[in-house]
Amino acid sequence: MRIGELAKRAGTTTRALRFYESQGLLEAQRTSNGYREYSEHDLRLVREIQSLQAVGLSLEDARPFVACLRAGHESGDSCPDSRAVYRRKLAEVDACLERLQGVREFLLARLAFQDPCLVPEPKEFLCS
Amino acid sequence: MRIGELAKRAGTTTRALRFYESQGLLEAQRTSNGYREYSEHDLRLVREIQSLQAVGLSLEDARPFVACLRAGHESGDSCPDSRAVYRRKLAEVDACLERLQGVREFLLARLAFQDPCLVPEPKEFLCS
DNA sequence: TGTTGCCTTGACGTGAGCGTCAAGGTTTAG
DNA sequence: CTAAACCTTGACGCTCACGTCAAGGCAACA
Repeated sequence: MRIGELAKRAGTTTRALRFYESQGLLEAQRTSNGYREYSEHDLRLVREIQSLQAVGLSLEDARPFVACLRAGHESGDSCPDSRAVYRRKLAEVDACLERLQGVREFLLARLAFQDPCLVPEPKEFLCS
Repeated sequence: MRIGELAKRAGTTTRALRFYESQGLLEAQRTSNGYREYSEHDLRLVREIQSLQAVGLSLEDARPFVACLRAGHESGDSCPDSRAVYRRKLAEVDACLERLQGVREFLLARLAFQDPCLVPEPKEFLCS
């Protein structure tokens, strides 16, 4: 399949896929006219990257997972380097949770004095 | 006091202070040679901004607090706009906590299969 | 033939909060 | 007189994961 179809099937954009390629996360065959040609395995790679991003991992963090899949493993997180990324991320998340708990208590304490107002709906969210 | 001393007393840099001024968060008197001259009240403002940043608020979020102090209130969070920022931030933090809990459980589940490795120390932390 | 819809590379823009020069003026100590 | 240590404005750099043009080639359909 070509880049447009891959993007559509993965729910992303051609720009993102070309960016992954520029970062060495994705490779493509080329047809005679220079178009990129992708396989189902490439779709698998893109989905892996997306799921890693969903838990807050960077594209740099995704490298070992991609390498693991390329090495023939059935899942990207069955290699030591991938698991090391998981552990580092877990430590980051734990630290973040602690910080946010502190922030939350601070905000509650500051709001505790009075509070007669309308509640605005939040739009964008922070974090990992 | 001049900008260097204010930076030192606030534990920040001259660049940051000039940036705050460019964002309209800080104003300075000028001496005859063009140097910025700050008062203790300005130091108070900078400290307010820093404490807000410490809980993950942006400089944009800091505006109402600064305005509140400038309006003569004894604390920056005693004005309605400031309290609205607190409430919005609290909602963001709550949402973030939920997300991170989910991420944490995902990571734990993924790591639960095997785990015979050395633990790397994390260096930088994410979040608000 | 023309139009539409793919595809290519390349390059600049985005946001947040500054860091880091560059090029120069001012003040003070030696 | 000069060097050090301040100060000024202006402008570009940085991170991250792309978005958004620009300028053009390729393929299919009317």
